[in-house]
Amino acid sequence: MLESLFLNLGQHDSLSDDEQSLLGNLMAGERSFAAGQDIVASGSRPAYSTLILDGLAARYKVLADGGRQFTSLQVPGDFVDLYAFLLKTMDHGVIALSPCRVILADHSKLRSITERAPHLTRLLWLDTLIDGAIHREWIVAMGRRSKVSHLAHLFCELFVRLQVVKHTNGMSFHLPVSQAELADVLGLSVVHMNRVISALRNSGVIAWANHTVTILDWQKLQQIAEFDPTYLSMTREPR
Amino acid sequence: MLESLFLNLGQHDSLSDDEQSLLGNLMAGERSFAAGQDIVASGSRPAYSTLILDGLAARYKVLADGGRQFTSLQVPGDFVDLYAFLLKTMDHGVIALSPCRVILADHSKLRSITERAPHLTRLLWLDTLIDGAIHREWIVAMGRRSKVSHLAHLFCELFVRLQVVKHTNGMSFHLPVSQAELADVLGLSVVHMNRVISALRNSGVIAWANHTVTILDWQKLQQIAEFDPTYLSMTREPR
DNA sequence: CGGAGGGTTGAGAGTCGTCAACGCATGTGG
DNA sequence: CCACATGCGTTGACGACTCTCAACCCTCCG
Repeated sequence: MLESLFLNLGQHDSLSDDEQSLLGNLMAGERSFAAGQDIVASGSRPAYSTLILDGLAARYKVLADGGRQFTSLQVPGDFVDLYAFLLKTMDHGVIALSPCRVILADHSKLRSITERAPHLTRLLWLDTLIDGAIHREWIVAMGRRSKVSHLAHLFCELFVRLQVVKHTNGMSFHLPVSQAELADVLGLSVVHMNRVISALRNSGVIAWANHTVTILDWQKLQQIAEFDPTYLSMTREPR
Repeated sequence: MLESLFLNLGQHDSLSDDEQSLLGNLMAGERSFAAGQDIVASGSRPAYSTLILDGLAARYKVLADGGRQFTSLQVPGDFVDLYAFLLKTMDHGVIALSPCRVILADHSKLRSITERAPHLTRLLWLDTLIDGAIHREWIVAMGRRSKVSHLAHLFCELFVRLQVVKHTNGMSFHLPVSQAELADVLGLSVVHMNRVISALRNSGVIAWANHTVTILDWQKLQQIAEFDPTYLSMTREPR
């Protein structure tokens, strides 16, 4: 059941059997959320962190004028709020974009891992660091890429991340979001988001129907996006 | 000499004398960089992490068309590349925006801290988590705030962060950057950056001369920025 | 059959980028 | 001391990008 977590953490360094069982012991209490439901509320102080087993979720903030901005997309095998273990207070919310199955990790148990399993601690720390690296890449995309390039970059990133946890199907992956939700990722209006998507579709590098993205020309998509996966740290080495 | 580090880490939870001496032992090898010099090169695999003692630095990425985007600003007491300890390969560069005095932390020593000092490890981890929280706030600012609001938010954030390490002077702080560099923070052209700055100046909430920002109306600045410092985790509690 | 929720398209206005010019301060060499 | 170059900030004009408002389409579902 924790396969995607093992795939995710294990891609960076090997996980010992002991560590796998520590993780198995850590995760307890499965829950389900419907699309549109909050998995973690902004301002709350959860006593556990949440791992996605299945589904797509996103972190978000809402501004006074009602504008919403997603700050990350979370796929199976991702801890959506591991940092709450130390940050304590959630400064943003986490919403289920599709039906989500999650499992919880008590902060008290996480704390005991930091006391007794330094290598596993470093891997969990690393997981949050990669989160940060993705944030930085998003900042670059928002600040200096064209909107088409930004979208292409997002698709590259999602494809690679989903591939790691075996949630791709050939060159396709499931992306259960509306264009309005995607607009809240790129920081665009719905209308313009639609035009950006059309532009990328018309260039023939991707197809998108039935909530499924198909990459028709990976080479060219990478090129449009200037995608370099270094920031995802997908090399296996001692950490 | 590590006063700003102690102020920075110590604001979140108390640092024991033992931990302070561990940190003192960790940091070794002072270096200086001139404004414009790279402190850490993109693509490198440093064997140490860098703490800023004095000066202003920034993380950045450069795109193929020459466009540059800063992904963070680093002030005294900040680890600019603590994450390199686990990420291994730098996926971006770090540049000194003003003359910088830094001190280094060997990754081997950091590793031994994770093996033997769990609480200090959590505080270092926390430091990188706050980095991530700042990134998320920047993403929101880039995506959904007006440019004036974004700039106001940046000034609020810098003021609060500099206050923690005692680098403010009343309602003023030193900001040794050109408008072109600031444009690379907000993702704007130099010309438009100039107009955004003028707008904020003309609204009478800030003054900016001689590389020094003075907040004339903190209340109104916060309001324009919709600034809520929760994400900076400035409460002291067990971590 | 009617309503609701997406997706798509057009038109007009506001924001932002580019090109170009000018002002001002500093510094350098004659 | 002056002439000139350089770096940075400022301003205007115009075109490109993006937003808002509005309409229309389609599918799904009660």
